Amino acid sequence: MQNVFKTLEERGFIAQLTHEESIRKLLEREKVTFYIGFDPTAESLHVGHFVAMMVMSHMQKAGHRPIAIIGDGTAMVGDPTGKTDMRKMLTREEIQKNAEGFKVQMSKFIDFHNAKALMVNNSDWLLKLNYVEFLRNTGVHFSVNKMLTADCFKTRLEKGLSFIEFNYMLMQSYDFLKLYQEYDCKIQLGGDDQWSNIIGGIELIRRVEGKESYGMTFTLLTTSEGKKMGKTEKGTVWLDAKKTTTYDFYQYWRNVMDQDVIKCLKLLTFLPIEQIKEYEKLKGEQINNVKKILAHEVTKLVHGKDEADKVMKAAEALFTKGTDDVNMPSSSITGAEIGEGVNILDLLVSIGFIPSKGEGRRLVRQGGLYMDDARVSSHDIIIGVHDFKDRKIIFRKGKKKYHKIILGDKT
RNA sequence: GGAGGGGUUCCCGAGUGGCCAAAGGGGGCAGACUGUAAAUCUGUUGGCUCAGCCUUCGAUGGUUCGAAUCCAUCUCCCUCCA
Repeated sequence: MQNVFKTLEERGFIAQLTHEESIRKLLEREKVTFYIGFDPTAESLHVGHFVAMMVMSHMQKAGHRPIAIIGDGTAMVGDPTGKTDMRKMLTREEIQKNAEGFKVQMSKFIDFHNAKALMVNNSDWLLKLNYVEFLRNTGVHFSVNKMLTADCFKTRLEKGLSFIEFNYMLMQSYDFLKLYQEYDCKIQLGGDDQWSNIIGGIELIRRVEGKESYGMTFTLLTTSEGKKMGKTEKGTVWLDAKKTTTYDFYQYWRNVMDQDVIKCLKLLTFLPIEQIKEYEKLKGEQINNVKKILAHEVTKLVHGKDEADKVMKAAEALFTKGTDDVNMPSSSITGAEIGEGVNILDLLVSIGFIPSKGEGRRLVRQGGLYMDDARVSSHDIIIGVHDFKDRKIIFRKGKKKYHKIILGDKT
């Protein structure tokens, strides 16, 4: 059995540990049950969750048993950690829907067969709690003074923190206690921002059970500039192909910054560490090739090998020849719709390639719009049926954004 | 409940009767340079039938030739007091 702790350590997952030595030994000697919570406030899993799943997967491969908690109970309260404002409250239905989606996506990464891993909803116990009872049994163990000094509340103390959010920590701590009691779950993992919440749970277990439990946080995936990864200005990079196309997903990793490539390889792929270390030696342009490997590997894990191959080929072709359109976003139009001809901007707005004609004009003015690889020189161009060579036109915006319009059947 | 402060375009933030589609910054988009990188520089950044018109400054009504700016009501947020 390989030593997971070492694996996690050399791949740079570990951020903080409650008891380094004890955890190391525990993981070496026993098959341990551990848990990670997932907060179903988002509609789909994103890159942040991906790191968590990688950790679970590494652990599972080493023989430990993961419990994935779907925080549909805690989501009712809302985690204030790292938020500057109170987030909007989700309805129970929304949470339920998100939670369902999570389960489906998660089972792609973690093997849930034969109880090798478990998935539980914390609403199962949280929603049943009786307020006064909870306060007496759990609330007593928490010191407000201490909580207030916790980092996660600090920013909020300036901005304002509602009581409901203040309770989040208690709920999460209670989760750990519950899992400890029912599943002999000894370690809680989480993103580094979860440190305070994890400590809370450990403290609670010690007070209630008089037993030791452990916590480990893993590095939050940030760019070298310190921004959270997986967030683009257009929004989050989702793991769900319906929300982020495989092509865009691939491109995201294809375009990460030089400084982040190695980190990503370590955290987001299963490539052997030795191999990654070789890549680490590369310089300059060579790094560009490593990005291809990164993008392909990550896409493979999330969307499967077939998809990854397809997308890679498509991207490759696009950037060398600029004409392979297999995986390009596309839309179709009929000859009837074109009629005598349509204005190029009207056409592009109607398919959503550009948000408005004003934007389109600007693009043309600045020379950023291409039609079949020729720069569009005027925004007055009328597109007619005869412009569709091979029944299609490929539009390009800037360097990397493509869209194909197919001339559909005339009826 | 009382007193005060505030809600401005994607975000932050200036603007306190016309010169305001609204400074500045961030972000975005495009161009140049490149390695589909970063940094840098340049342009651009509400919509349209584009020298013009329309919609926007929390909401609704009002004053005015003219309102993001003044008045009234409402609403939400923040701070202090209770």
